[in-house]
Amino acid sequence: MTARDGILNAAETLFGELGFDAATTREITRLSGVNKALMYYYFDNKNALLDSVLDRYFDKLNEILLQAMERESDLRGRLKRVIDVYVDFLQHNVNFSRIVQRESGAGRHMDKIFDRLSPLFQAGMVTTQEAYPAARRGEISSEQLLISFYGMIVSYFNFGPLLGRLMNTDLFSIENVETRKKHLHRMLDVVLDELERQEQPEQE
Amino acid sequence: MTARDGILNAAETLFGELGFDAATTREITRLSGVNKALMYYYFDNKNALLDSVLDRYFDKLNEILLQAMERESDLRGRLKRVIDVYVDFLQHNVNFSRIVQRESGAGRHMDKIFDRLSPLFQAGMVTTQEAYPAARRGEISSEQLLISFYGMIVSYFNFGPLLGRLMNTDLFSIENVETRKKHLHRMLDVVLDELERQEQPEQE
Amino acid sequence: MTARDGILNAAETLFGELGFDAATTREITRLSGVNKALMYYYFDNKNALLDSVLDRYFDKLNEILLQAMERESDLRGRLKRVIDVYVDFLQHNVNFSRIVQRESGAGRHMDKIFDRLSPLFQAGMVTTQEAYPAARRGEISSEQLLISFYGMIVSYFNFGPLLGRLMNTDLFSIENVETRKKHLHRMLDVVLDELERQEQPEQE
Amino acid sequence: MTARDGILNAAETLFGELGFDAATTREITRLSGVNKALMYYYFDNKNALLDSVLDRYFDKLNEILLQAMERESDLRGRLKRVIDVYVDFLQHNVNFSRIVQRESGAGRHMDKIFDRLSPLFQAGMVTTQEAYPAARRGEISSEQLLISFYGMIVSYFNFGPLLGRLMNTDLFSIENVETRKKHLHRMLDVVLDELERQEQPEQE
DNA sequence: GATGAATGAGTATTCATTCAT
DNA sequence: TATGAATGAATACTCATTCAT
Repeated sequence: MTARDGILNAAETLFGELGFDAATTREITRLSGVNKALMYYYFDNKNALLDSVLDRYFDKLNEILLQAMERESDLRGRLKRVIDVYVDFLQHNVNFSRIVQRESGAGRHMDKIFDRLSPLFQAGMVTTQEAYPAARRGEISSEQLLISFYGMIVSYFNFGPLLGRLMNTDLFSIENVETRKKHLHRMLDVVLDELERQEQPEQE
Repeated sequence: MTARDGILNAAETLFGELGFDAATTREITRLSGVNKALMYYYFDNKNALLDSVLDRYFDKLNEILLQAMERESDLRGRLKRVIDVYVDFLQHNVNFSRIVQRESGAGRHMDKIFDRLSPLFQAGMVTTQEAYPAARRGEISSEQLLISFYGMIVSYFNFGPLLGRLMNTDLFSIENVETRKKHLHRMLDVVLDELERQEQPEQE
Repeated sequence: MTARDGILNAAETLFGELGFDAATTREITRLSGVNKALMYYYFDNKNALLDSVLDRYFDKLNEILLQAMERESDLRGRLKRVIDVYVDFLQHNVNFSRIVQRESGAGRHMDKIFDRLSPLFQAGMVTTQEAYPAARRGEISSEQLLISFYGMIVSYFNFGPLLGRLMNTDLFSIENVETRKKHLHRMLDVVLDELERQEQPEQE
Repeated sequence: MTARDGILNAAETLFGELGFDAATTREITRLSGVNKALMYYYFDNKNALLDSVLDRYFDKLNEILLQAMERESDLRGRLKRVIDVYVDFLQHNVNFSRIVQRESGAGRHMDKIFDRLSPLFQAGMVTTQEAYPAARRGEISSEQLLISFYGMIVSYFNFGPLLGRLMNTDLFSIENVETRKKHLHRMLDVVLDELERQEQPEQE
């Protein structure tokens, strides 16, 4: 592993565990076993470090998510695949969840996240809207649906440690994540069934 | 307003906008127009300040949420009322959302939030379970449902600024929040309908 | 006990245990259970507190030491009595030792101690010189003797905790202090015998 | 001189003159002409600074004292050499005296001094005991003697400024220190003569 | 690429002291 | 006498960043 990657890994870990502000450059270099000045040789400053960390994550996420959205004929299957891929990604990239959760709500780093999340959301919106154009009307608009499913997915991981303690279980375990996936699939089915029912109300 | 309250208000604002770490005691005292040492007269340290801020919020939240859960005969109405109350609370207490979002995922302050959120979650779980005991079986367990609806609610506000920019609208506006509420109600109805259907499938 | 005395006692304790600088007014008032502003009602400032503490101690010490020096005809008995009285005083006023030890060597408070210790030393010097005027000549001058015995006495208490740990015993125990007294008496006898021998060298 | 040594020198001076608590890091860096953060680059904190200052002193002291104790055949000469060496050391390292005096009696730093003084005392005790084993009996035990001579030596310097003012002379001057040495030698002779007399009382 | 030394501005926190009542 | 609230200046210590080599 190169020194540069070591720094990125350390930064990623500490940004996730402590947050950007509490993660000090000192600790990042200590964790990666790299001289402090060398960090500044590779990265302009702490901010640039966060940029790089985010880029690494979003490059991966973009790739797998866009791939999951395309090339699948059946819509339900496509959406479920998106859900699964996202869930898997969050499960295996805990620090990504944490960083996005912390830094996206408000503050200096919102823009960083906005810029990188934006294309994904756009794609998600297009996908949903194309599939169920009628959904724009009524209380189950595609926008609301997107927010809802996004919320259902990320909250599970964002509040995972907390909820896990409350429920006396490890929400990050393989079985629990599988259960969650099934729940999300079921929720999707229930909602889509309802939407389809709405579209042909005269069938009675 | 007392000096003590002024400090709490300033801390609340800055913790919400910048995060606990980026909010400096200097800025807190400057914003509240109070001598730095006086802050330490009222609060042991920055951590204790966060404690007090959280207490103020959770006291309010506890009151209104527990009240919303009680004494309503119809279950659906009760759950919808809980949703509404929570949504209203988050809308009017943006900084609360932000603080919980930032500090609950990991790190030093998780415990603080856990301790205060815990009783609310327990109450929520009891309510859901009592109402639909059958929901324990299958993919729509009451635990999963709780997580899902919690996620649908808080994500709207947590990612509100970000999503709003993406959608070119202000998600915190009255109309948009009303729309969100309706969406959540609808989602609840859809799910509960499904659950009831499950319980009497042979009725045909 | 009056509030004023309570403050003095607390100050004395903390000055002794922690030193003047490390003893904070906060801790002094907390230990004495007195409001901080009240302390400033009784004492101008922290410095004045030290003055009062020293005065209390030196008043006592002056009284008993001057008394021990006077009114005893036999010189050896007088000197031994002075030793005993001083040793007893130090044994029962540990904090006095500590304060004098700390603040007399150098620094802001030297003068305070100088002014109060001065008359005692003068009296001691006069006593010794009158008794053995010949002692001014030779290597056992009265000044050197005074310093030596002063050192033998105070060092026992100043370094008592440290030496006690080294020797695995409690140097402040009654028996050990008695042993020390006997040692000091013996040392005095040995030296005075030698001095008397010097004065009558023609006896051969 | 390196920056590190400059910091140590400044700390040593200020710890000696003002005491550990009154010596501020600010003043230490100002006196050494060094950036405040650089001090923390070399030393973990103010306490570690004191550790290093003490180590420097005790390393020197250990070396010369242990050397003085060894390889001298005649015991009296050996002991006198120890006295001389210690006196010389204290004369030329005034701040050492002061620091030990202040911080050894009680408080947070006692342990630091204990740990470093301990081996020296042990060695001193062994030396005295081996030489005059009979001295264990009677009022002139080797322990008491050690304390007494230690007290006679250090008190001269600890209370030097104070006593000097009282006696209208500079006790740190070369002549006065020489006089003190002679006095201490004489005291040693007087005591050892007495001890030898005790061991062969029946010779008459 | 890599490093030890250096820095200015900042951090949370505490100090002795004073004020109004 | 007594107190709760208030203060300016100082404290030890850390930060992200830069420099010369």
